[in-house]
This record gives sequence, C-alpha cells and structure tokens, in this order.
Amino acid sequence: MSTEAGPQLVHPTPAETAMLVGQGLADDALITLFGRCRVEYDGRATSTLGPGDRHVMLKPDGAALVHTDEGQQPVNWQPPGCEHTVAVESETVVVESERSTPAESLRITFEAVVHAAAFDVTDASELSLTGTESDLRERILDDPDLVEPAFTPLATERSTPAGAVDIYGEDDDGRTVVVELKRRRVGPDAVGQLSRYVGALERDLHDDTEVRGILVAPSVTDRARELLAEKGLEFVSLEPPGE
Amino acid sequence: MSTEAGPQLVHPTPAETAMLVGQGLADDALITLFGRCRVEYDGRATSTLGPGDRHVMLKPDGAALVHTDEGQQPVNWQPPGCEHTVAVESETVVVESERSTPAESLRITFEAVVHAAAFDVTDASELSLTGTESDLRERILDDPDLVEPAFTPLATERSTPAGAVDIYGEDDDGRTVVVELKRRRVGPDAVGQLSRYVGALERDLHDDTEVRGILVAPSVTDRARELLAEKGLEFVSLEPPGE
DNA sequence: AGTTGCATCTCGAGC
DNA sequence: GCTCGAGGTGCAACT
Repeated sequence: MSTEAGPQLVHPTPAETAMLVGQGLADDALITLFGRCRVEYDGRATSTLGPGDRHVMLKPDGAALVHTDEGQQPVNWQPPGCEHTVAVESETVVVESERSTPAESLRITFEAVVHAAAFDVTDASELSLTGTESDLRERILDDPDLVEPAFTPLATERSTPAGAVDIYGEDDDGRTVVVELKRRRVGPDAVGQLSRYVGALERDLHDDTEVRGILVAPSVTDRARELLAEKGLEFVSLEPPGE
Repeated sequence: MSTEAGPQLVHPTPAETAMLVGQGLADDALITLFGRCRVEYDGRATSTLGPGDRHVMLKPDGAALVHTDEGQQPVNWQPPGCEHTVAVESETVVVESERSTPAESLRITFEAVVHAAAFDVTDASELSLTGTESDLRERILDDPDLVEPAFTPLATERSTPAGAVDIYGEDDDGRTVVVELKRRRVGPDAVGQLSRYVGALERDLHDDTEVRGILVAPSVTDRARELLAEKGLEFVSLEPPGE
C-alpha cells in the first residue's frame, strides 16, 4: 500500500488551520505550517522574533521547530516532550508549545498562513553511522600497537574521580596509561580533559609511578600542542576507520 | 500584499517533483518534500538510513535537513553553502547536496513522494535574545561588587597564551583576578577552562603574586566543586539577568 | 581558511 | 531526575 497523503491546505482561514493542526495533534501526525508569524520564547533564556515568513514543524514526540530561510539550526524551537496547542485569537492562529521542567514556552502567532499539512509518519529504520569515536576505540582495541608498541588496554570507560577515561591500560614498562580519544582535530579542551583524568588517577593510585596521558586524534591545534607539552602529555595521530 | 503561496503538489509523479524542485532551486525558494526515502551520507563520517517516511527541507542558502518523526535534530543534514541538485533515476526522485571543503555529500532517494512544495521567503526580522553569557558579563560590569566587594574589572576578552579570559581584573588587594562566566550550571569542563587561563597568566606574568580564578555561574556540580577546591579556584553564584 | 569558545546546544548512557 | 561527555555538533568572532 502506498503512503497516504494527509490533509493539505493552501491559504487556509484561521479556523481551517486550527482544525487541521488540532486534528493532526490528536492523530500524532507530523504537522507543517508555512506563513508570516511572530515568535516569542521564554524559558532557559528569553527571545522575541518579529514578523517574517517561516516554516514551522510540530513533531508527534512533542518537538517544535521554527525555521527561517537561513541556517541549519532553527531560529526558535522546543525540545521533544512538549505539549502543543493551537487556538484562534482575534482572527489569528496561535500555536503554543510548553513544558514544565524546565518551564519553557514557545508562542507562534501567525498573521497569515500560506500552507498547512499533517503527515502520517512511519519510520522503522535506524541510522547507521561510522567514523565515530567509538569506531576509533574499536580500531585501537583491535590493534593496540597503533597507540604504541606493546601498549596493553586493560579497560574502557574506567571511572576515575574526574570522570571515565576512554581507554585505561599500561605500557611496556608496566606504567599506567590513560588514553583520550577524539574523532577529529582537537583543541585545548581535549587537553584539559586528559589532564583532569591523569591528575585524578595520580591522586587515586597515589603510588610513585607516574601516570602517562596520551591523546589520540587525527591532529591537534598549535595551542593544544603547547598545552600537551606543558603538562607532560603525549599525542598520537590516528583517525577513526573511514569505512 | 499578502504572501503568495508557491507551487504545491500532492502525490506528484517523479517528473513533476523534479520539475518543482528544480524550479524552486532556481528561484531560491525554500523547498519541502515529504515521502518515503533512503538517505546516504559521506563526508566527515559515513551514514546510511533505510526506507522510511521523512520530511526534507532544502533552504535557499544551501542547507539541507532530513527530519524523522522524532527528535529535535535532523537525522541527516547538510550545512549552508551546499549545492543542491535533483534528478529522476529509474523512476525515482534523487535529491543530492554536496560541498567541497570538507568534501561531503548527501543523497536522498525517494521511492514515493507524498508532498512537494516551494515557498518564497521574506524575513527581515532578527532574533532578540536575552539571558546569554554576554548579558551576564554586562550585569557584572554594571555592578562588579556582584563578584566580590571592590572587584575592579580591567578588561574583557583579554588574551592569554591559553585563550581569552571573560573578565580580567584585580581585587581589593591588587591581586590579579580571572573571571570565567557561564550562563548555566557548570561541570568539570568549565573548571578546566578557568584553570588553563589562571595557569597561563601565572606563567605569563611570572611575578610572585598569585592569580585568583573565579568561576561565576548559577551553580556547580559536585565534581566541579571538588576540582575547584583542588586547584584553589573560587566560585560565585550568579545568574544572567532574566529578561 | 583555521582557531576558539558559546549554545534555550541536543542526545544518549550511567547512576 | 542529574551528570557527564560526544557530536558529521552549528555558529560567530577573530586572526
């Protein structure tokens, strides 16, 4: 059976729009609206957006997205789990989306709706993604010599007082090694992260043997390299498998 | 004049869809498609997504978004600046989006198109947002005593070998103070950041007087508080202005 | 173009 | 629910 088209309206009246959106919300449909609107948001921050043409999407999981003609990111949004409502106020369509923890509300006021639609969505497929940090970890566990000859991984995600280290192991001389993985070129933040783990382990183990810290990533910025040197940490260039 | 509706098609044929998309791309329209499709991506990583119903948006700035029924984030996307193309291959509509630096390509293959539309977008308004870190900085510059009595800001975004500090100043005793601002509750990463700045300034100034580091945020996690204590850094609870 | 750090970051996993 | 870190993070400001 072919996919059914849901209701579609072009230049609907406020009442028609509210009817379609209300029914779409009841049916757990994916709803899209396009038209001239204003947007107000209040919650973790506060924002207002004056009149303009935007695309609005209401998802059945409670997410809301307001897109302008530019940018990958929505200009306003609400995360999944929100309650959407629609109403007609003074001849304008008002879409609201709210949640309570944290208290956040989004209010979209349409002065003109150009298009409204509700779609029934069936999507059983999951995204398959390769080239992640997890893939880089598997690559190293398969061949620890990629870090250095005779490196021996002992644990992954080993917890320390400063957080979990990506790979915990020891070198040819039996010294403790902390490996921090990054799937792409790294800056100073990754050095700080590795440094925290090394420091925490040195305090935790509090034996005399030093703890080595190795950052594994495709490359580092100049500043990150300086920070590595200052803190006595090491760098190994390695990329996640490319498929 | 009221906003014009662009072309709208319900259950279009592949040829009709390709025509609408091609014309929309030529007109710098915002294009939406809904239907059953597969998606392949290759670039910074690699992904494949099997058949399912999704909403596709092509923006005039070259961004592409593929949304499922769940989540605030698109399941696949392409950033602004990409070249979009549409073609009919073996009776299916294929939308491709590519860029060269870095080399990335997105390929969406529709086995059924339920809806296709192209919208003319006019949006002159800019988002006004309050409650940001920048607002918190202004709040402190207006009243430095919020950090501590007799704190004197001397510079913002002062550069150090480890990066730019949010507020650079001195305390009542003339000691150098580094202030790191966060608009929300902070974890260990923010402590590492402040620590880097303090360390870099101590080396840079290399006089005997210590450099104080103060983290200003609404609150801190337990781990972050421990790290602050270990590194001899301080915390002041303060929120960005709420409106 | 590369670097750095903010973001209403989002998202998932662990606790 | 909170915490923590990854992300094809996006994004702007600056060099």
